[in-house]
Amino acid sequence: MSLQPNYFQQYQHADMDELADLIGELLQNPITIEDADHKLIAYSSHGDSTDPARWSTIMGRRVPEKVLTRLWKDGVFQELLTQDDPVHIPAKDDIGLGKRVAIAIKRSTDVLGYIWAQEVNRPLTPEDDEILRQAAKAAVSRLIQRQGKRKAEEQRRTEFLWELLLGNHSSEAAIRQKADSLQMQMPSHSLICIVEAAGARLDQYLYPLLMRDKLYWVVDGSQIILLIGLLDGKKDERDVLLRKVEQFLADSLSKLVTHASEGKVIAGYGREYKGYSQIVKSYREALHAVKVKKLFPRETEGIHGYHQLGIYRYLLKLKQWEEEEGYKNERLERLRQYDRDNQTAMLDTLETFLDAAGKMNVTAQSLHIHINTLSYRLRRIEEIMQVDLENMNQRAALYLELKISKINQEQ
Amino acid sequence: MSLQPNYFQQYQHADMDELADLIGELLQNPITIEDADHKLIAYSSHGDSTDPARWSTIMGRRVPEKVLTRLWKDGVFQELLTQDDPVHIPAKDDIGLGKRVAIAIKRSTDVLGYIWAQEVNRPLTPEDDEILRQAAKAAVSRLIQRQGKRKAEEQRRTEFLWELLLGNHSSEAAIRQKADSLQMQMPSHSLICIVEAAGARLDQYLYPLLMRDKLYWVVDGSQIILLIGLLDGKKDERDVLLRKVEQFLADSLSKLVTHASEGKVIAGYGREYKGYSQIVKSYREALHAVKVKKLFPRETEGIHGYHQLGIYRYLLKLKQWEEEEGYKNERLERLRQYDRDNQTAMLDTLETFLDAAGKMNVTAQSLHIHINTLSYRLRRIEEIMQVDLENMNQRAALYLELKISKINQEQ
DNA sequence: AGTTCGTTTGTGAATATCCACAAAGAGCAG
DNA sequence: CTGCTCTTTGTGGATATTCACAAACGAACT
Repeated sequence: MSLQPNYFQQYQHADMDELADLIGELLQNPITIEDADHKLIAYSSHGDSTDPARWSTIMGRRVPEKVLTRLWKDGVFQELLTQDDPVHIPAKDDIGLGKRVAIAIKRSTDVLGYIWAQEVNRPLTPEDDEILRQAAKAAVSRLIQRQGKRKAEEQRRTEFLWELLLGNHSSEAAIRQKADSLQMQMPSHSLICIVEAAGARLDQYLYPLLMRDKLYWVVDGSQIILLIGLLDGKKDERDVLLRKVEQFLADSLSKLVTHASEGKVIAGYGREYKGYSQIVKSYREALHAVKVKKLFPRETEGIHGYHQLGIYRYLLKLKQWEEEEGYKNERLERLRQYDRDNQTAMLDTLETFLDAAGKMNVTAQSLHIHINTLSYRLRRIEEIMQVDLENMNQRAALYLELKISKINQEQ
Repeated sequence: MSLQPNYFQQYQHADMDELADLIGELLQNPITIEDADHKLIAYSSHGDSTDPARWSTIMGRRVPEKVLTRLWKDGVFQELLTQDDPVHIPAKDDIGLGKRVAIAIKRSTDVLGYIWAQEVNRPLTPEDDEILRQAAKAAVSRLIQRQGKRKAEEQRRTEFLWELLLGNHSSEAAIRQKADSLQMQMPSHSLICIVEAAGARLDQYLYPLLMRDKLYWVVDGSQIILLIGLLDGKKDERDVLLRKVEQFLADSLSKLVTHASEGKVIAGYGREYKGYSQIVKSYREALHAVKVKKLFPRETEGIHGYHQLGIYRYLLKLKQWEEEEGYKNERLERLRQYDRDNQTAMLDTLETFLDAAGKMNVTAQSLHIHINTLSYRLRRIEEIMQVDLENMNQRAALYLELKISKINQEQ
């Protein structure tokens, strides 16, 4: 290692464009340098032959979304993020991407940018890999400076979003002013969406989606908190926004469940509000939704919106009230005692029956029992608990009580 | 009037027994004087022939329950309470009661006691009625003195009961001591029951029942608040107590609905508790039950116990919470708007359907519509509200929301 | 007047529910 | 072992539910 020449010693303080040119000369191939957001920083100038992907990148001063999405999908970025060595990427003709080699520019695990080397004039060898490794190191200090300003602005944007989320703000006008000064385009109608995945680098995995939908977000531990709104004041805005959120969640969850295999992926979002000062409400609702979804994963499967929670919206509050009042549910306890005494599964039967909205055959099939067995058990349950399952009041009350009682039992 | 002799002038300060004897001599018939609780105060001594009712009264120092119940049932007491003249009562052989005349001893409208004159030796004439009127007047001052002590004790008992109801007490031991000093036999397990009937003299109408079940009670406006417990520590106490309350309510409500025709009769009771310090809880629950029954008379028909309220137990709390959170139910509002726009009755259809626990034919019959009409309406409701009525979570949530929304609308 | 839309009612067939009754197995006490 | 209770599963017939499809009606609009 130490015997190899140090190609970039004299370029420590050089311009990024000069660095790109130097790498291009050494590798005899076109070079592109991007920042972490895939914005173009520099590119080698005397490569006359190139591919549509590079051409679009230079013209748009950013890597096209289509290319990014594809590279995320194919796991290229995942490789770049996790390893320090160059990654050799085969040609992907359908998106106009020729064969190339890429390396991430990192400070420890922080990705500052990427260097891309196309393979058009000659194939790239393992020696070229070493050149790229050194080039990535040489680029670090320049990128840090460059990132400095961006980071500061990022920091101020994050702080601003937290202010919105926590409600630490003075007035609507002040918020609007601050958003303008940060060059943030705030939607008039918006809601908060939370995606939580233990152990996953959420913002990295979701980056293409976040970019696609032009969202503002904050990462908080294992949660990413998103501000979702519509910029252009459309008609029938409400349904459009809800569809946008559901679309985003469908995309992001399908992406995350494959990546974050460990632990579960949970998402929830609050209701849509008009003013900026209401964002705190939407955030609280989103948090509530996530909390409830953790407590009732099966029951709330497929539900993400606070407005869709149904009775689960009430349960925590009711639970708290029952504890304050010291209310003990004797009927449920009697059924539990019966189950313990007789090794039966009446409670489970009851819950399945209630979950099935009182449909006999659905319940029986779900429990893998004969429908007459179910009928018998329900008659016994009515006797034991002294309830009338045909009565909607009693049935609904039982349903609520049952779900409330499950809160602290971790199933 | 002024020409008639004043028979009892010299007896103003005489003994009650002497008064009874004098009346007996004047009417030539056996006389009995009772206080407002039908306890024996005095009786004429030289009446040799009498009937089983009078005999039992003297032997037991109180009018037998059987006789009282019958006289209340036949409206005799109602007459006595409302008028100042003697009431002529025909013989009621089945309870051993011979023909007699009675008059209430009153100070203004306060009943202090009764004078009973049997008709065995000779029939009683209108002149005898005047004698009884004067006798009743003469008895007032003596009875007031006699009632003085009783009233004071009554007062202290009432205060004690209010302390229990409102929780203004120090310790269980202190309560027990105070109860002993008031010669009140306190049940170990008890609950609070409230009967409310606007405009009715509750304690008077219910008196025989209160006596029969040996209850303690307090009258508060149009409510009578009862402490119901079991004195002897029986096995399976809980069900026994509940049966006792339900029996009492069945008896008293059937009695009251005939009397208090104006306004509705409402009754509610709290759960059973062990310690005296828990009575306040039972009282609050009883109040809650009464409050809810006023808001949902149809839905809670036949329900009196707090433990039977089902979802209605939660509704006020949930309503309060929704108001705090500023939660607006858009779905219900959409349906209401639809009903207004199209002159339809979707909301009513939905409520009936939910109340019928999702039974199609019950709902259709209740609404007097064809079952396919119902089916069509439900499909439309699902479209308009964007809900899935087959989903128990959504159905229960809708049920709750619907009932909550009715709270302030006075139907 | 004709058209369209939302609504009501009807028919028919597949499926589900409800109810009574019966047979069989498991567990348990005498 | 026998009898007993609790539980499960089965059969069959009366009712209910679900769905597709069609006819009829009224209100609003052109």
